[in-house]
Amino acid sequence: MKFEILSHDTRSKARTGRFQTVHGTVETPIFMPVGTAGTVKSLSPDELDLLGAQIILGNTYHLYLRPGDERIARLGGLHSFMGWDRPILTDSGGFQVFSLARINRIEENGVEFQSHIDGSRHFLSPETAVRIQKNLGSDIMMCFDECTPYPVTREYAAQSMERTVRWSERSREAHGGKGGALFGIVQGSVFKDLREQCLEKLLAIGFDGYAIGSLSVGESKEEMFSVMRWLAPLLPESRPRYVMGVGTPEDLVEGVRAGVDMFDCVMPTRNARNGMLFTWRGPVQIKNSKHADASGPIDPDCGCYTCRRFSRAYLRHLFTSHELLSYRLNTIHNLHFYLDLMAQMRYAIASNTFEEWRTGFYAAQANVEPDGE
RNA sequence: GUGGGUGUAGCUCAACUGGUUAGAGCACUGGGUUGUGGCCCCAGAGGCUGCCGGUUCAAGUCCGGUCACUCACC
Repeated sequence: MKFEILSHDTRSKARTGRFQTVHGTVETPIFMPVGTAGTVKSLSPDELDLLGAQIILGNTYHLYLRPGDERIARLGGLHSFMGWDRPILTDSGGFQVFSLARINRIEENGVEFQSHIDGSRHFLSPETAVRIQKNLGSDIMMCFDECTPYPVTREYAAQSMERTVRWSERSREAHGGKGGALFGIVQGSVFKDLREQCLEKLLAIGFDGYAIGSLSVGESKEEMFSVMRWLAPLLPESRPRYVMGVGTPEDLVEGVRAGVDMFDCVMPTRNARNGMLFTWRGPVQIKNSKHADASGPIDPDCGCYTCRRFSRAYLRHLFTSHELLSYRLNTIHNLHFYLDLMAQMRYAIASNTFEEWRTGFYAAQANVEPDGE
């Protein structure tokens, strides 16, 4: 996969770049909306396109269980199946096996688990995870890994990290350099030496990009930022750097500042469905009764369809009534915010004003949201 | 009109033979949510137990009256 750096911020590790896939170009730093089951929940591909989404995330675990990766392959691959012709990154299923399924056995060869949908038994290994991702037609595949829980003993973290490295070798082998790109995932929990050892071993194998896994799994913000700040700059300058499953707007800003290029997180979409909306002045809980008579938009500084067209009072009504449109409008807003946030950071880095932009961003986030209107 | 039943939080209902500060679910109010089960979790507010009187150390609970709703029968 071709990746080029376009600009560097001179006062931080932040950089802009772009990578190419057969489904198009992606400008970094980028946020990838999560489309677990072949859909970014509640939105159509056209709406995603209008929001400026350049790449989305699909999921091995979910699509393998339902409707089945082989069925998707027969139907022409995930892009065709879901009507999205831009790039797709697929998670390997490792995280979901550990977070969603009932695990029966973890062994050297892989993980035996029971489906969270119907309890059926399955076995996922590096080889099957890569095969599934190839069946899906993924542009960027992830190595099968274990997301270490937190807190975790050093011993378990080391053992788990070593196994993830061996699984990464097998993922690389199974991938065979054909099809989409393949990223390795650095594990090792909060232990610096383990993270460094893991990275060293992954570099020896060689991947198209490198991800940092097992962050925001329960550790403090300080610990997460700490890991991001010393680990991200160690990842190869010439390859995309991806922090998996992160995060809040602040996490993205700090990640970019540390030199991270890619993020994915369910937060903007899931929180949208749960009534928490992100704005340039800080988060808004649309269910709060103070919005019941508010005629103004969620965010006066937002240009999204939801903010141009609807009042907070209406959005609160839709939310408290559990109306389907609530999910759609809230998701449109939050994704617009996240994607706009990334676009603003790309612009600030390219114009070498990232630090000033960051200061302004935090100053605005601290503003108390308006009560009435 | 006669006989029976029921009245407890906004709603649906708990509270063993009278015994700590009358509880729960939903709704409501606030907080949480990080490689997704449209969930879930935490906290809070909310009660002249229909009304009046009586018995008792003590009444949502027992007794009398009264009002409301409801069922059956004239």
